[in-house]
Amino acid sequence: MGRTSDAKERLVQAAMALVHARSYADVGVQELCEHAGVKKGSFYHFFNTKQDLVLAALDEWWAVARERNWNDAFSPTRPPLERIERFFEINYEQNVAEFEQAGQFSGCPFGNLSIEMCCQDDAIREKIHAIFDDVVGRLKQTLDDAVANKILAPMDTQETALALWAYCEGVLMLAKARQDLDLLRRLGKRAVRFLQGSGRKAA
Amino acid sequence: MGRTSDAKERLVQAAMALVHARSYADVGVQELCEHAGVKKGSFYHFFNTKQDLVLAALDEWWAVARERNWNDAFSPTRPPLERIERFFEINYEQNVAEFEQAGQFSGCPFGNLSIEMCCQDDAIREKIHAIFDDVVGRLKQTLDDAVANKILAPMDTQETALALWAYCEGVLMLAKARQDLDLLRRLGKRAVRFLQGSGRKAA
DNA sequence: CTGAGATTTAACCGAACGGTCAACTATGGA
DNA sequence: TCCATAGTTGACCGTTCGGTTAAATCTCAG
Repeated sequence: MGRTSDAKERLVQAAMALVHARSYADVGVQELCEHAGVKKGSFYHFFNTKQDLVLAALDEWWAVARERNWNDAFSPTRPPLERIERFFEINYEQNVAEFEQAGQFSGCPFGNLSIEMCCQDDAIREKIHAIFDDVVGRLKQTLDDAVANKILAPMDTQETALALWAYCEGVLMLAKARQDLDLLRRLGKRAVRFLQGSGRKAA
Repeated sequence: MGRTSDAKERLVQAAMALVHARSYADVGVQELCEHAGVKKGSFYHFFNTKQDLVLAALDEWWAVARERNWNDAFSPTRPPLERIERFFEINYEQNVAEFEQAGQFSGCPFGNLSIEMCCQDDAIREKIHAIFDDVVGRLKQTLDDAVANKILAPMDTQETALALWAYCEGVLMLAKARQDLDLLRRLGKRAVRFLQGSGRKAA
């Protein structure tokens, strides 16, 4: 058989870099191939469509985020609220690193692709939906821990987890629109204060 | 002189409908012209570029939103926190109306365009930045009113207004990703609870 | 009625798009 | 050694992209 090539991985890496920095529609197959050092025919040997490559990039983004962000911040050895604080901190640090390396602050790859593609591509929408469900489930579990340990007042942890994730994505969007990393840091610090107002029912 | 035409307005309307429902990159000049019933040469009589048209659409979106959402919800006759509640309600109602009419829930045109274009087009980014500043300023003023009337505890109203707007955009993003209007309604109701946790400094 | 400016029309441009194809090379298992 | 197969290559497909151009048409002020 032919030898195993790393062209497929390089294409996924190219998609992760270029689509994150720009957008799905603005990055062409040609440019992805050039960035990966691969000819177009090889692209279509490994992927059926451009959509296929981006679905693979979504898997890889999520695998990396789980490893680097979630497993670190959400270690059960940490007190629950500290997990959330740490998550926002890691988020900030990573975006600083990306800014220094890429010269731009691109925000969340899931949020970006979701907004661009979720009304136009069912496969992409479903994959992002599943990732978001996973994310919210992890947040909910942390909130359950906090409530069980009486660190937070009783609350609907599922709804609060959804609200917390919405806040996180919104902060990333707003900070990206301003290209303002310090705003990302400051608003991230408010996340826990947000939770402390979430007990009890509204008046 | 030639007679005044409404082709320009129809092009702006077409851009407002199509770009909101899909994306900047996915909607072509050709399709905009067909939707507006205008030939391509006329397009370039009224606008220098596709970017120009979308800048005009941004102005019109913001004019309409100011009129329909902000001036209603933020009437000074309303108690401050009720203004915020009403704003989220109007937001929900409008998206329901749009869903029933267009068959899809497209979210916030400013947030959508910001995520897609703010790293690729300075003019669009600056216009959205200015709109967001206006929005946040209006929210801040409402929070100042609430603090002055001792309805909310003292706080950094500028930062809280930024956080509130981030939350609003994040809720729209998450609800759009799920195509779930009821989530928009439910998370909107939590906005005020969010504010009540914003007094005092973090531990 | 005429002329000037506003508007419309249709043909056209080169470049880029996503995707296809057939031929070629390299490789490891039998 | 030989062959099936994974991988590579470059030419090519029709379509659409954003944008241009020059001539025609319309409208109104003078």
